[in-house]
Amino acid sequence: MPASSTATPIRAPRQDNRRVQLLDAAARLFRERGFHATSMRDIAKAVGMLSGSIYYHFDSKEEMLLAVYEEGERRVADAVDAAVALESDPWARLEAASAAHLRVLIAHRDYTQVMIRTLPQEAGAVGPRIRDLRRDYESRFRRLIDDLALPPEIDRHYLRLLLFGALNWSQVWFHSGGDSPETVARRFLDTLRRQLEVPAPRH
Amino acid sequence: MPASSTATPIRAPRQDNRRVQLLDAAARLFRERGFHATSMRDIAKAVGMLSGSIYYHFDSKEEMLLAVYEEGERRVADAVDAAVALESDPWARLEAASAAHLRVLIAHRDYTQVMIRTLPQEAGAVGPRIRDLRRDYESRFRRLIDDLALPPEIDRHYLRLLLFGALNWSQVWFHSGGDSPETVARRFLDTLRRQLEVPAPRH
Amino acid sequence: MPASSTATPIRAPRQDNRRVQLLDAAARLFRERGFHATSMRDIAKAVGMLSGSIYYHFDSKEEMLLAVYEEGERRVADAVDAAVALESDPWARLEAASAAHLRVLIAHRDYTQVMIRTLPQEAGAVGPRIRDLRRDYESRFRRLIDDLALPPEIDRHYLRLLLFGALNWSQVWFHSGGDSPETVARRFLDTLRRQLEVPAPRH
Amino acid sequence: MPASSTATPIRAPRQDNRRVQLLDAAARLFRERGFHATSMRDIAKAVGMLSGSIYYHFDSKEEMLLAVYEEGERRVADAVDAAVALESDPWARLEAASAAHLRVLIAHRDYTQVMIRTLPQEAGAVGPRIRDLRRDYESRFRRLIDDLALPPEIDRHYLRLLLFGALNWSQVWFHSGGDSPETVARRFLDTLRRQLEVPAPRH
DNA sequence: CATGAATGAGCATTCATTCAT
DNA sequence: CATGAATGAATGCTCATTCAT
Repeated sequence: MPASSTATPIRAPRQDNRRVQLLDAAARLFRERGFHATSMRDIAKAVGMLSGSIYYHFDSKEEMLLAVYEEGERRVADAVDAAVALESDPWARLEAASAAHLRVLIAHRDYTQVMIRTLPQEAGAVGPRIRDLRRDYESRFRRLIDDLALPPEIDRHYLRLLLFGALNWSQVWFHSGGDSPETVARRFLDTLRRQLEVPAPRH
Repeated sequence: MPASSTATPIRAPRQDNRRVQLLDAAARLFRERGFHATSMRDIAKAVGMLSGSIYYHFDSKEEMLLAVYEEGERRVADAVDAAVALESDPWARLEAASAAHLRVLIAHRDYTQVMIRTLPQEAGAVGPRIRDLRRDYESRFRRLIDDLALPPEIDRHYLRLLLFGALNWSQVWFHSGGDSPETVARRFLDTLRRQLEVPAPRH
Repeated sequence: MPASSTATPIRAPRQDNRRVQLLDAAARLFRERGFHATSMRDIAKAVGMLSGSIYYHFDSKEEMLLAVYEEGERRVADAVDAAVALESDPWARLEAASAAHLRVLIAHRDYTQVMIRTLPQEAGAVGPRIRDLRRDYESRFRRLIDDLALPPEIDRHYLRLLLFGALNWSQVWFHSGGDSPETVARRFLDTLRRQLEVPAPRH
Repeated sequence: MPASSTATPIRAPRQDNRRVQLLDAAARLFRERGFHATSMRDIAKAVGMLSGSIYYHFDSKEEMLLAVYEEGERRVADAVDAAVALESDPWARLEAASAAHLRVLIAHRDYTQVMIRTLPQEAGAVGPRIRDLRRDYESRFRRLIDDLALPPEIDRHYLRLLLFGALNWSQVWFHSGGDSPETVARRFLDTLRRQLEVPAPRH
């Protein structure tokens, strides 16, 4: 039931929807071509504006990069937080987080690729802010892994790097025709949880 | 007289010295700033040349990118092949390969980062060639994992993605003060080989 | 009820308050940075407006320049006229005019610098109007010098150029910690009035 | 006898003559329109170049301003030094300097106007350098005035400001149809040297 | 009176590339 | 092999100005 029949507001807030359009276009182009290979004119043209007009909405190209980064972080962090909240078993929580991470990485590719691919050192003036956002997001996985009951000889630090690295690298190989994010997450977690080494046959 | 007198020398002792210098400079700058943020003038200045002079050695900036990529691939592939040849046990071979991969990724950072970070779609005309090199290199890990004896329910495809992704993601977190590439490889392999899930206490 | 009840008030007490604020801001910025280096946004921001809103008060940036120029001219001309009216001796009148000229040049710097520094050829469409204002103001000094009793061999034209040029050039060197405008005017007039050349000793 | 018949050098030095052309064009345009109102495209077009090509010869627009300033200073300083060297009487030396100053101000208008009109605070990064050049040049007039034999009550500081200000202000009123620089200098110096005040008739 | 949003032209500057010398 | 000089297109950004609301 999407619309009520009475009293639709005469003027929709209309607020800032060009800013959203601009950010969507920027996110898409940054992903497709990279930040440096995307020009302000490209972004403007994508929304039917002139390049100078962008500056009414954003102070600089780097500010756009940061805005895309922040929006990507927000989306993936919200999804992970929501997914984790539904589970209580530590391994189930980690798997839910991994699936949510992957799901948003793929569904909101435009915004999240910039998160994955932009190194703070490349981001100029907004580099430090990006570094903070990155750290803040990663702390979720750190906590989830700390909550696991693990054999004492396992190094949680490397477990995290293994899983988190593999999840992020998915941007290189993931394609929509293949397995779902949930399946990928389950396979990754299964591979980690189980004994892989088959005892060598004695001879 | 360094060479025997018969047969034309296969390679002159230090032919095209400047080309090597240029490539080193390009590799370093591409890593430090990214491809698009590096100008031909930057590269030329780094070797004390004028930018126009580069074109005696390379046809274009993209050709330089490809040359860096190829050199990086050659170095890492040679190291992995040599390391694998020394081992016979499949898990030991995979660990040796992982350690060699990491070691070259770090020791020859300038050349290999370009391999890790350049997406084929960003590379313009040399994109397809880069895609081929990437696939060729990855096939080594595919084979090493095929040779493992694994429990039947384990999906080798995802094991490879897990390990290879994590290894490549190391560029984000690896720093020279921390563990050695060999230690990292051992920790990753241990984490994978062993049983992580502790059986839940019955109640 | 600030005005008497009969007769329409000639000017409302503080009509178009914002116009005055805008003009003050423009004058200050034109002086500090020059006309071309000042943007409408700078002026608007200085009074807490958006740049588009200026156009309610002024037709264009050049109109603002002219308005500043006219206001500067008015202030300096009024001051000179008032000062001259108090004296009757021609040299005293010239000195009073010079002191008043300098005093307003300094006290109303923002408005008068634009007078001193804007060449008509730089002022675009309002150039001719500026030329007229300049000539009108200068005529005062022409008249004051015509009224002096001078030795016949003195060229009044060059006396005026000497004094008027030196007074205007004061914008380059005058600073508030130094002598007062009155002192400067007295020194200039003294230097002119007196015999400077000391007869060379005969030998 | 402008050319010798034998052995004209086949290749003239040809060095840097585009740089000179560019500087001439910049000087002219800076004078005609002011620094800020002149664009790099204007300068380039004036010598039949594209605007980007200027940057082979100059690092920035401000560097061009400085180069014009320096060249103007050099020309006027050389002329003044040469003129002063020919005279020995202090008043004659001052008059020769004033005439030379005016002569170069007019003959090399394009270069010297920038000297006269550019305030250090407007020159951005090259402001301090301009301030130094200005001070260096002015010291000549300071010395010439120190060498005069003057009545003790005369303030040499204001004499210098009077003369130097009036000379520089000449840019506002000087036109080629009028008196020569030498005549102007003579009139200015005469006006200064002589007794202007006619003793008031006793009554 | 003023804003919010945009225009369109223009800005200084940088770029990869070319080519005669 | 390399330079000196330039090209021509593009870049991020700023500008005065407009106008519906």
